[in-house]
Amino acid sequence: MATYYGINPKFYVSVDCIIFGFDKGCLKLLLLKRNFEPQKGSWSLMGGFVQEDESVDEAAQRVLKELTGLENVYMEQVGTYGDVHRDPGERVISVAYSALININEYDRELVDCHNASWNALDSLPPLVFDHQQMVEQALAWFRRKASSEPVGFELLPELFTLTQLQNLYEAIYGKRMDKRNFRKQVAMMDFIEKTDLIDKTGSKRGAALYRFNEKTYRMAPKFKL
Amino acid sequence: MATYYGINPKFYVSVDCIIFGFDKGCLKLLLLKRNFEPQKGSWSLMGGFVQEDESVDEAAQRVLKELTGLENVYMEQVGTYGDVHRDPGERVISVAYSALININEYDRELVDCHNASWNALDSLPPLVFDHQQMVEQALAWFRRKASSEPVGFELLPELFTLTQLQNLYEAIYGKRMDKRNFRKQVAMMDFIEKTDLIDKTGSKRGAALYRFNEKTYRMAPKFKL
DNA sequence: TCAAAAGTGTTAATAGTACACCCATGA
DNA sequence: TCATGGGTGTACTATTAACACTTTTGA
Repeated sequence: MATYYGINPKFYVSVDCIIFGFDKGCLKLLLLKRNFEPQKGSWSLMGGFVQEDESVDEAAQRVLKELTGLENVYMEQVGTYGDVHRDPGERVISVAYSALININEYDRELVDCHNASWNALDSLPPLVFDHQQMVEQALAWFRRKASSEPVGFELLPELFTLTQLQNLYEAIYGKRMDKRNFRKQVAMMDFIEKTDLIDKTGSKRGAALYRFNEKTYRMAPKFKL
Repeated sequence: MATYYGINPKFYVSVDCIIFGFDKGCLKLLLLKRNFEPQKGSWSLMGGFVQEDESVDEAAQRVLKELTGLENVYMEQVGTYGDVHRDPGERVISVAYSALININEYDRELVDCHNASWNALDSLPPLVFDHQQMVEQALAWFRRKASSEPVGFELLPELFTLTQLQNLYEAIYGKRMDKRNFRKQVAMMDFIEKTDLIDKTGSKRGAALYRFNEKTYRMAPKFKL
């Protein structure tokens, strides 16, 4: 059977991860200062080559774990980049994935030894190859996704205040929102539950902590923010 | 420089085209009854292998042209399928593309000699491999895209009646729409221009023919249907 | 006592939905 | 003359957007 395919060429296939985090009111991306060729010294996304024994999706999960130590992370494909000369070294076809992680939970040691660090999305350094485009596509994906599905919570700690949640959505959409309208929306979604815990770190008065309840969401999965 | 990549495996990379057409009030897909292995005799999407000298996007355009004779077709990537055993013959990573074509303009001879034919979207035969999934993803893509950008016109002749346009959108969304509300929406979009031509084929009275004006659209690209 | 963030409702504007009849024509 | 598809407007409902003050408390 293999004879049928044999006349066609084969390619390196890689995955690149656009890793979103949220901290101090800003969306951030985890980027590598490359200490390897090609383009050593430049900034890039974390990537890696697909191997024989893994699916492309699995490769993306593996690469993310290599960098952050995290498993079972929310990831989704955002596009495939296949220009002949996109990688100046050899031809590589790359599949880009968006990952949403809680910025407090990654393995700092691993990240350091990959020479990686968090960069605010609104002041990124120039990136190698077509990684800039990948970031733009990922951001467009994230904005669309975040408005209709509760993926934003992936970026927050389990317990969060409504101000934190609003800051997150303001960062995602890049615009200010009205506090009362925002809270009205939240109040309509039963799966965003108020706990009786209070966060005193953000204000003197203290703010109620909320939690996203996955089970309740699945019963009535209507989300809009 | 090539040494850096050398330790990694290479893969066949293919493209598969989900080709949408619209005819007699129905969305249709152009499918192949395979007269080649593997799975000879089953139905599948039109596909082909990416070659050394072309980008993945170019491969998709080429494959579409091989089947339909059409160039400069509206196509967009909908996803990449990379499971290890998705193709039972050999490992192939496939990038799926949606194409929107005017069902009256393709090259019938080419299509026939590929053993291809149009199938109504709501009564598709079983498809090989993961092509069923690709179709579902393409349809989801198309519904999302068609609601916010004027891609539907790709499926219609240059001149069309409002009834044809409405039938198209009813087919895309799979639900009936209100004629007066639909026309109210259309009237708000200046780039859907009424011509002074009349189509008498659909009714005794005759219906005004409209045209999508690309230039006008670019000046005020607000679309919603 | 005051600075700083938390919390809380109402109104106006807009967008969306429901709905029914007359028109023009060719057969 | 009648069957067929073409064409038109209004009232209601739901959603979204705009807007400002009081509360709590630690420093």
